Amino acid sequence: MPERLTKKSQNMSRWYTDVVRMAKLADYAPVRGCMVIMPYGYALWENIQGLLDGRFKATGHVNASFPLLIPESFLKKEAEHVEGFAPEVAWVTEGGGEVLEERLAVRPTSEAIICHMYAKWIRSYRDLPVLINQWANIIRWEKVTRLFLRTTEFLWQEGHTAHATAAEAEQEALKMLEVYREFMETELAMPVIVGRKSDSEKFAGATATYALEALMSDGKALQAGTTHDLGQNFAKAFDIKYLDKDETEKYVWQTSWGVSTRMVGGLVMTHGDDAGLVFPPRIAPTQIVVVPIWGDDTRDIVGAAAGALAKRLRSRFRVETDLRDEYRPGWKFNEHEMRGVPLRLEIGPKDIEKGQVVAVRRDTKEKLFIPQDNIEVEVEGLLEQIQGSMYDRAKLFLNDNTFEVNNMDEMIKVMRTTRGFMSTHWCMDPACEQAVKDATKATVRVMPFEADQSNGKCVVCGKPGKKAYFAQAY
RNA sequence: CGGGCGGUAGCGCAGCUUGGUUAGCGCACUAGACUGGGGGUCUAGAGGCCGCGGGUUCGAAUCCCGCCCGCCCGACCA
Repeated sequence: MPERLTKKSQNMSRWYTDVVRMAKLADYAPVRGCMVIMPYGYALWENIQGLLDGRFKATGHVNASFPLLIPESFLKKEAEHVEGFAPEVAWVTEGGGEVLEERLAVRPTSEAIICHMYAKWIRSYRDLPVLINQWANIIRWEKVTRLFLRTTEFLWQEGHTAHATAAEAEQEALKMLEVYREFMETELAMPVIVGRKSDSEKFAGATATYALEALMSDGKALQAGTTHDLGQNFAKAFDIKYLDKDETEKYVWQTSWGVSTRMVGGLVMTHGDDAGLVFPPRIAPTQIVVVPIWGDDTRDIVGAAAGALAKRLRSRFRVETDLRDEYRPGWKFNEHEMRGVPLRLEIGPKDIEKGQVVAVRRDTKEKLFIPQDNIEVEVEGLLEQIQGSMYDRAKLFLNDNTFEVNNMDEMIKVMRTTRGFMSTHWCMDPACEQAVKDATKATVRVMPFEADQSNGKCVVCGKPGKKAYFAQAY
């Protein structure tokens, strides 16, 4: 960990690792690819959890917890599923000093174990829909790892639902996609493009996968969340049937959907700058930091004023007071900027005299003098402004870095310069997708839902194609 | 998993080529004093399985082998 932060504008990759560690979001664990989420990073995750969980409950979902270990035979029941995940599964082969009769997978995702249980629980159309979510940890033996963005173990939530009809399941997958989109844009101030995944990027075992893709400031796309319409693939593999009103037995229609701690990485890269993290107020672990500006003769009076100010604000905001005497104000300013605290309030002898505080926005570094009288209202307004302008800025960046392209030469040019999203048309042939990847490293991120998506010529072969967004993926 | 680079005090590094004093530097840390509105100054101090294991040698941070971990570039993935 360096003493000073690498400039984001100079080396985004290095900046990312530095800032995650210097801000104490996470640290490396002794096992390859594993990380410790430190208290400041976990506080962020808890805020994300709270805001998402509320939305899940509001859409009728309930939480449960399924086991970490999955018998190998369960994983093998759905052919595509096992094929997709086999390379990255960790296995338990011994327990209590004895070799197990059947080895157990440490879950790479929980479809198998949950479907097994659903087969036991579902008997009648009256049992449907089943709308269960779980907050859990997952192990996937990834070859290349990055803090938060791709780790061997990660935290996530996975929703698993079962429905009576195909239409209901599809509706659920799209509904949760919208829940995610609204969450990311409202709370994380992170604009995304949404749409359907190409077959090559589809979840192993799904009939359709939908995704939300955010654009990082180095022009690469980050998949921030996915929802899957599983059709009846798992229902048939796990024999999840119900007796319908018409007295015939039918397989259920299912969905699954998830977002992970990877979003923290997306948040860091979307908003951070050369000075460090910038957190949107709505999810920032600390929204306001109060820094006293004092000297030997003013320590008592300024300390008391800072304490009183923090106390006033604490009932409505997440407030930290930095009373450490071993650091000077300038040092503290840099530290809290690096940690991404959205708003800093400075109070010193001059401010006490004038009945004001000095407020400094993290996103713009703008300095404002605000009267103490109705500080709560002023601060609330400021935090809302910060949230709003962070989103606007990110949205502008997304728009400015989304390019219409009509041929491979244009794609190559974009990828050699700014990168970003490339809006074009694609015939849905995997060979054409591969050709783009070979030439530019970009892949199909999503095919948007927009109505005009049908008419256009494939960027590679010129045959009729649908609208698609290409980008280099994280 | 292939190619490259790295691991020495909490962090960043030097020392390794050519084996041999007590393993060094900067920052951070501790104590005290001065200081305090954008990363302060001085004085004193503490801190080391030199990544792990083996080998060569009278002697290994240094040479050899194996392993672990990290970073970058490729193939695979949330």
